[in-house]
Amino acid sequence: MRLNLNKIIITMQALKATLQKEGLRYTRQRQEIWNELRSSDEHRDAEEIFFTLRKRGLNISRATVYRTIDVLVKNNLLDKLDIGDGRARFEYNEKYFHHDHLVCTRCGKIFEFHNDNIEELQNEIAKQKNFKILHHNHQLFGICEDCQ
Amino acid sequence: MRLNLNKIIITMQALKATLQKEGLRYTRQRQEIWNELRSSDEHRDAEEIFFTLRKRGLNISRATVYRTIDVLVKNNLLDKLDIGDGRARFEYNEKYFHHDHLVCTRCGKIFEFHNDNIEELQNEIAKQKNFKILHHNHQLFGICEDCQ
DNA sequence: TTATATGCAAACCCTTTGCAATCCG
DNA sequence: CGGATTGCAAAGGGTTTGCATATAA
Repeated sequence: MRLNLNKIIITMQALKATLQKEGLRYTRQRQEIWNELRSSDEHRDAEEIFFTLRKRGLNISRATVYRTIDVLVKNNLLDKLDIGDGRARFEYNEKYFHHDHLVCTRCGKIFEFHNDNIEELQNEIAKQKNFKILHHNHQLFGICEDCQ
Repeated sequence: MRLNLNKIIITMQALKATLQKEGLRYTRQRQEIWNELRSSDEHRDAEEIFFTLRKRGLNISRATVYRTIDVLVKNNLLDKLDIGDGRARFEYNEKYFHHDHLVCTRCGKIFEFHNDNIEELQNEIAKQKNFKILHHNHQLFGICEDCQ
């Protein structure tokens, strides 16, 4: 209980701190979007966040959702995920648990994976080409266990 | 010289064979789109193919370019590449030279890489989760040597 | 001949933008 | 108060679709 509460307080301050750093105001909408994005481990898209908050009675627009998410991604509070269906997904960036994704092309489910060896090999590749990696995309597409 | 000619003939037959398999007709437009896509190693987008063929005097539409590319991708004559800027790139699939990409976020240049260890690790990850890989995306984003 | 393929324009989907009204500090 | 933020609706950009016409087989 206490731990969860702490976590919430900490992440709320992460938002406040980020907004301050960017010279932006702490508004009801930004707060609610950030809370909503952190409320589940799912890979959410903008439309879904918009509708969820709307249904909950909050006065909010798609524009604000997109604008806020943009700030959050740029400041690494959020990871942006592109699975190639033309709709971006977002997930809370836990920072110390980077992961990549397996995407089932039949049911659309998204699974996570992490492999230190791959991360290391990526760094080597970049070093060889004198390329400075900022971030990466790594998705394996296929059929999940349930769908086979 | 003879080798290039052979290569052209072989790949033209690959197109014919694929169309036949799919019960589709061998048309001037499909032939030209396929030729154009194979004419360079660049990572081309649909609009560019459309304009190139138009400028060359061919009567062609965007719709046909998209419809044809679709068939080619589905039949693995072409690889589709999503670098997250909302515009799909396509490249001739040489089949025996699979590779992934480094994308410079400053100048937009795309570099290729291939690493057997990573490929192998991917297979292991999939096997562990009992996931059947069909294809994958792997892009490293960052700043290239020239842009640093 | 006749069903498939095409070009065109309109529709689509997700995302971004301009602007007047609203709100935070 | 005064500029930043918002909601709305319209615009954008890439891609897809409906339909009448053109064309391969």
